[in-house]
Amino acid sequence: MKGGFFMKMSKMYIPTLKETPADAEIVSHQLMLRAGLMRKLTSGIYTYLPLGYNVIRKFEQIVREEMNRAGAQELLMPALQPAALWKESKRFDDYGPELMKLKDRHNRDFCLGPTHEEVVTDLVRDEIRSYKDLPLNLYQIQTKYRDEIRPRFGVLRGREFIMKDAYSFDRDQAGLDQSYQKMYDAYCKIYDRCGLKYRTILADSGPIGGDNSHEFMVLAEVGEDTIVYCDSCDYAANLDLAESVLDLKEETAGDAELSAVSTPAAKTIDQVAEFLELEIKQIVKSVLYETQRGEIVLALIRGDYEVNEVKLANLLGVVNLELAGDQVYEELNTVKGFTGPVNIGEVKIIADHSVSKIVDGVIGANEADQHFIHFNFSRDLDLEETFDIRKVKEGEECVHCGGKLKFAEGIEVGQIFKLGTKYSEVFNATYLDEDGKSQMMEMGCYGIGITRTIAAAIEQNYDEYGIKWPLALAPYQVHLLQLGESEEVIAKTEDLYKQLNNEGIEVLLDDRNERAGVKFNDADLIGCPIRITIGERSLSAGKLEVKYRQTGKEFTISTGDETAKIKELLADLS
RNA sequence: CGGAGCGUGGCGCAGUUUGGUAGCGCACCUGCUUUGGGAGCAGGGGGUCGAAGGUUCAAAUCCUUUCGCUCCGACCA
Repeated sequence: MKGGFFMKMSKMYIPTLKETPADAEIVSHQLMLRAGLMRKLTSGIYTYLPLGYNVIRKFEQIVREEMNRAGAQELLMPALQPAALWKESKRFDDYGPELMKLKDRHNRDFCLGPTHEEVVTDLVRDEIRSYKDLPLNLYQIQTKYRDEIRPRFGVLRGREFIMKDAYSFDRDQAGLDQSYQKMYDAYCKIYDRCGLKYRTILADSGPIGGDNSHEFMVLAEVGEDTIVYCDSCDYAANLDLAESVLDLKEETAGDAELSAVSTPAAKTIDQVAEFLELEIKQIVKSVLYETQRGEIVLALIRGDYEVNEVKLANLLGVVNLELAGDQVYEELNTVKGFTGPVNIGEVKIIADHSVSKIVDGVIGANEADQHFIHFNFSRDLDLEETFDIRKVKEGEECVHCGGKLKFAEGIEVGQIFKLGTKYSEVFNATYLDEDGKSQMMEMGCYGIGITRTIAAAIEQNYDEYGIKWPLALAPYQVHLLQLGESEEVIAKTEDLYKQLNNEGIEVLLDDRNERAGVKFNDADLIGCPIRITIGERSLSAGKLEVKYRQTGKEFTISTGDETAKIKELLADLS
């Protein structure tokens, strides 16, 4: 790289590890430590070493280019922020214990910013007065803080991490829609350029607020969310929100009356089905929940499905939902494992669509060791409608195209929100329109986790020997190995090193006095896309050896025009 | 915050049950040999055994307190 990066390994600080550090659980964490990209300072907080910082800069540069191209402007806001601002938006308390709080010597409250809506809105409200100044999109790449309850997975869930965050300000919703779409497109370009396999999903907007949001999820073997995606269309959703086609059969109504049967010790769906020799599908699962407001809700779902608590909570308009405690069962005069919707006390009943057609089902009788059989949903219950509170299962049908739904773990690497006027109202961020009337700005906010995207890239690109960087993120494009100390080898290596440098190709030169095996293994571990080996063996035949890290393909090229050839190879890779 | 586990040289670990001069592998330094997939031999440096207090003639080891780290869960996104 032109511009003064150290590139000779004999002089560089690249502490690779032969052994896997004991406390690193997932591959990206292990490899980031082993390849000498970073070191842990304390739980959830890392130092980025020269090689790791190179990768960070590579990704940041891609982000900058696409953000600038989309019309956003870079600035840098403080990480240390006065609590007063956060009290103005009520988030000093509402954000919860994840907000890293501290005091200065005068005992004034401060916090370390996990995000910058407050700061940026405060800035803009003072400076932007006219519709002529809109739209505006400001972004920064900065260190953020979140006092995680449990940091884990290396850089995937840290307490200090690097984020790109952008904030858009528009005159109206139509403008916001445009700004949002621009960011959506820019994000796609960014992740495409990194060669990442990702999906966008509709998401809950969480504590940041607003009513419209997409998450960009990198699909991997490990992740924090289960992503449901369709194998034949673009549909993808968080498992919490995913929908699928419900396989409902019209059943012919039996006219048998609801009647109690003894089902001793049959508490689970499986036990009841086995005891009565019925299909699981005929049994109605009844689950009691208690909301944070103390409301008791009985959820009904077909025996072969699970209740999706997020869907249920959203339906009820609550944030928190818990399985009811023993006390609730006592109050309702029912028994755990034998709960049912008929003859239960005063509770709200929410039924899933899956039970709506049941005509000869089984429900709990609210008495120990008793169930009712011949349960007919429409006859025996007086419910106006049924809802979707069902957890999707892998292999079910896509609601959009009929394709098959698959599950993957996902790492959230970006999220975009339409905030609307939530913050402009709080901070009174207004402008004057053409008629001289004061109007609220419509805001959007857009985040990319820089450090976690790098971890996600590794999760998608590694083998048993180490990292296989996509060209766009590689700390160096070419890893040049000098094997042996003969004059010819040294001279050729120096020569090629200089030529590549002059061409602006980023080359890492392994000129260390190490054995070949050490160099090969470190090269595999560090994972630069192209490895060039210069050794007497092939140099005497006028050849250099090339190996692609990604595919493992090996071949030789002739000396003489090797620089031009290497440029071609790189062009082919990108 | 609940459950589990771990803190011994830079890294990975043994030693703790049963108290008795702190050890192994890797890494590091010196020399010789070696040199295309993590070399061999010889010599060498480096550790308040996480911290504090206690018991004991004697503590890495037993007791108390405390700090840190990791995993599972709750939580968060």
